[in-house]
Amino acid sequence: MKFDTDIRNQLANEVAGACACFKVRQAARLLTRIYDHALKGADLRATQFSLLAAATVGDAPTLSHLADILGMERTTLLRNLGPLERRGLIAVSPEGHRRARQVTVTQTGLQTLARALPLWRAAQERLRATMGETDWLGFHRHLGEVNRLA
Amino acid sequence: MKFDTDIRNQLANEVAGACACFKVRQAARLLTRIYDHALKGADLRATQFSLLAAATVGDAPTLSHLADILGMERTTLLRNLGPLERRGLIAVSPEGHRRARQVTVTQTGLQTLARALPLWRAAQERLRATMGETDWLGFHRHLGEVNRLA
DNA sequence: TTTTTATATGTGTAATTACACTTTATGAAA
DNA sequence: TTTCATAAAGTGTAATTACACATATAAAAA
Repeated sequence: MKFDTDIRNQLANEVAGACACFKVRQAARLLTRIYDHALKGADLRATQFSLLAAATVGDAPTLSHLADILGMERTTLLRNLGPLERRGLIAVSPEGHRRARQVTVTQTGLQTLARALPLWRAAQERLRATMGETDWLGFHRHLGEVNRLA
Repeated sequence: MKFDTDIRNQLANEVAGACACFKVRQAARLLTRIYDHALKGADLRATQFSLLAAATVGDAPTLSHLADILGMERTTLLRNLGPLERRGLIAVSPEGHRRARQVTVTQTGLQTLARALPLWRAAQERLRATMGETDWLGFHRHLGEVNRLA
């Protein structure tokens, strides 16, 4: 198999320009850096903020249920809860029906969430302003479409 | 600070439904699983495929240049090249001008890339078909917009 | 009742990501 | 020439992601 320089450049451009996976990962890296930075004042990473907010839903969701809501591998969720649990922001119940364990946000967790909320809203607003309302809405719509494929 | 159940549900829904960072990360996880699976036949992860393809561009890009192209932290790129280098798919030159090191794709790397290309193209086509042409194009357009913010 | 199946969680391992900090080489300025 | 600023890379540490595999519980079927 021969790859001259032209073909290789074409290939590199095709992948970088047209690969949905590459581009969405690149966007995720960028937005994560932005939101991580914005949430520093609450000492939370972007993912941790999402987890904390999602865990407040309903009546203490189980690990599997929470993973399902978040579109996250169950084992990934379990690892991601570790740092939050070590800091006392959440608590995981002992095993219940069919080994099920439930996640609850502690008082400290709720306080942290309260500190993080205005920082997150500000980050959202800044990004929305930078992108413009049309692109902001379109971006969200397309992300929703993709995530519904799961 | 008091959080009753209604407010907490509102919060969870607001973040899960409107957070650009959360949604783009969710989409990245989903597409990564899909592309990782599709590329298994070439024994490449999605990220490794992107790296390999990007490294074929031009005349042996430096580490920093490659990181810039990929919108990836330099240190992240360095770590990600590790597995590819250990498998002999790429080679990194010794330090040159101002410590610069250049990345080249080996013959083995090019062969692996050749095996991966049809798998990647098939994955692209499947996703495009599932999403529909309009959403596929719109999704790409919006990802392009976001990535240009970097 | 025993066996099987479905549900739910935990662990080993490895890749991906990135900040903070350090080290080294080159060029410019004093 | 010495000093200082710039460019490039490497390391420590920790979080995020997920597959493969193991374990434990409860319900259903044989």
